[in-house]
Amino acid sequence: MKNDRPRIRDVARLAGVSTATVSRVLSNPEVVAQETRASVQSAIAATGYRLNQAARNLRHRRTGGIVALVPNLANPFFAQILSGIASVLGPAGYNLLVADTSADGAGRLLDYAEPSRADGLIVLDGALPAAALTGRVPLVEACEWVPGLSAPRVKIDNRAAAGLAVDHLADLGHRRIGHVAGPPGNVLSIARLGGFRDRLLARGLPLDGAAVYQGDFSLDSGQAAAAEWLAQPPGERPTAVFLASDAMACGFIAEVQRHGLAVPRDLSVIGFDDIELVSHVWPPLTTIRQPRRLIGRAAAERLLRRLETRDTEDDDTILPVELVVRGSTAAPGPALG
Amino acid sequence: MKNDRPRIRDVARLAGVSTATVSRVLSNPEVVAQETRASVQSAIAATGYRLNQAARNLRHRRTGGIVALVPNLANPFFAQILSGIASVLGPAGYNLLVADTSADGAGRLLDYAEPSRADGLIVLDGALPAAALTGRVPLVEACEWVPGLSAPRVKIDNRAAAGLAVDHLADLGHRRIGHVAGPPGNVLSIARLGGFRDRLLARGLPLDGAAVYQGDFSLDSGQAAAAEWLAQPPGERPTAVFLASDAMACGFIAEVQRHGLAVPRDLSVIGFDDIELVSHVWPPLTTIRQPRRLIGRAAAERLLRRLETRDTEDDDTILPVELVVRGSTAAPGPALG
DNA sequence: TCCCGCGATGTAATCGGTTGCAAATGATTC
DNA sequence: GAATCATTTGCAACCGATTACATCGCGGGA
Repeated sequence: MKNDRPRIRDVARLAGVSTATVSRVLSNPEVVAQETRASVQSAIAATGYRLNQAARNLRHRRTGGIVALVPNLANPFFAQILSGIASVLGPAGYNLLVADTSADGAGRLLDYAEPSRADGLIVLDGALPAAALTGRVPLVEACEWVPGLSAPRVKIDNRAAAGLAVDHLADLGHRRIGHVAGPPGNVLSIARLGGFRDRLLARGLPLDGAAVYQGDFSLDSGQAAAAEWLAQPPGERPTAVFLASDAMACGFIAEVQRHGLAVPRDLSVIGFDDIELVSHVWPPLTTIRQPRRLIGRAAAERLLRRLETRDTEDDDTILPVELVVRGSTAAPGPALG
Repeated sequence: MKNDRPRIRDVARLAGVSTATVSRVLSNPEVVAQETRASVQSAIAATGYRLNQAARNLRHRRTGGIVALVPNLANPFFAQILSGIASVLGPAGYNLLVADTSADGAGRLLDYAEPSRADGLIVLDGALPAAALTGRVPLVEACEWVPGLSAPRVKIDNRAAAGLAVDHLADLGHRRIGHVAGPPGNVLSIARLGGFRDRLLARGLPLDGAAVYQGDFSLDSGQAAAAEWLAQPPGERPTAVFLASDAMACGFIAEVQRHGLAVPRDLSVIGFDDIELVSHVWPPLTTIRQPRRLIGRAAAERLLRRLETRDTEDDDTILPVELVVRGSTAAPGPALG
């Protein structure tokens, strides 16, 4: 069962050549004479030979693997980014290894940033310690980023995206606009909150401290924010809310509906991400679309380029977002506007 | 940058021992004398030595990797199973490699089922060709399974689970119960549809052909099924629907709500899977919970056992499901019951 | 005719650990 | 005191490919 796997030696013997020639046929066919090449190839077919990757990797001092560090694998948002990454890596001859940073102890993370384990790293978690990632394998960051870490980044313009959301609500006539932020300290939360504030100011809208709710991107936290909102007097609370993630928006809307209010009649809601689901709930969610698969693809391509050319430029790739208007936003109701 | 990575030789030299001893300290510390071990360990620390996995793997004739074949990485359902798999594999010293069977061409799949690439396989896609998987690396199937493939399986009792759903609706007083099935030919669709029919029969409820709608597990197909349901005369259509996935249930409910009907007032809905989201929509969805992380863990553990003991038993691990009653089901309204 | 160059192939070192076997050392037993 | 044994360590072959360098034949130019 084990030793019956043919090795390069067996192929060489059958073809009547040396292992070197077989190896050349495998990786550099053009240097081998036509005739020899053909006989080697038929010997490969006859023996059913398959290259041993571990051996090749050892010799080449590479692993053929790229590790993606994901904050939470169970989050569908990342699933689609991974899907994009995989679609680039596979054809390029790399394996995608997935590591969940929330599941692993901190120690194991270092193991992944090992040249003997992976040729490169795609970091999707901005909460990792920069020190653990510095000076190890080539890496790129996608979506989130680690402050102080020098690496190419693939991301969106979160500030501008938040501005889009505010503009949409303001254009509809809303003046009291709220925001449910992501986890404190998170780079995305900060950028989106900043964009929210800036645009409010730019449009001369009131920036009421009471209208910023603390969340953490999760469904639950959206629900909790809605509870806060519901507790405010109807005449004072925002007539429209911009949430830093679709998941929170879903939780928020459900809680509001549970109390007998209707969206967008009593409240306009806009989310962030455009996860697949939100176009299929009622009301369908207005949101800012992030090109998730594209982000994954771009990050993977950037990493491959770095691996091949050994460039050291830390450029940012900014991908476009899009305002997707659906049914959860409308002009403020006359009673409350 | 490259050659400054210390090798085992460097550690050996510093510690004044042979490479064999260093290797033993690394993998079999107890056979090395206390004193020697300590000096080797401090030499390791001093040099910053890190084991080269590729070399160890070559010698051990293993790769240290387990491949999970996922039908669609973008589907959150699988994300959580992967998370469970990763949580077992990591501590056991294996890497999780993820391959998306929808993205890859058929050819590449075989590459993954290669002993030189992966030590084992976790198959989550029942639509793969059995022939491509037979006689290759050790594998286990999880959730879905490939008919005719001999392998241990980790799954739930889909028939019984469907029965639970029917029982719940029937107990509430519903007599006209519909079903939205998964993709035709899918093993899960068949089992759930079968369980649905059986339980209807067992309880003496009418099995109306018009009450089985074709779906494919997706949100869109749930919406389409709802359109069919809406097109039926209110007096004839089911008062309750059991859907083979939560995603379809979400699409179904949204479409029904869009037409001004309310759940569960005008229609009871029960889903399948209990994806995280459905407890945070309005109304929260009654559903059958699949222990997804547990399925992942169990599959990984089963595979590890197979790898270690080389057992060849093709046992089935059946994990329990649970009826989760939330707000989307209720007794039929008097007008329609 | 001799030498040089070029293409095709073989030889053998190498990638970096692992491990069967043997040797050395000290302890135990008769 | 010799024989036996357990413990600890080193030697060197090995895992399976890759590749720098050497070799060989052959054709063309001087």
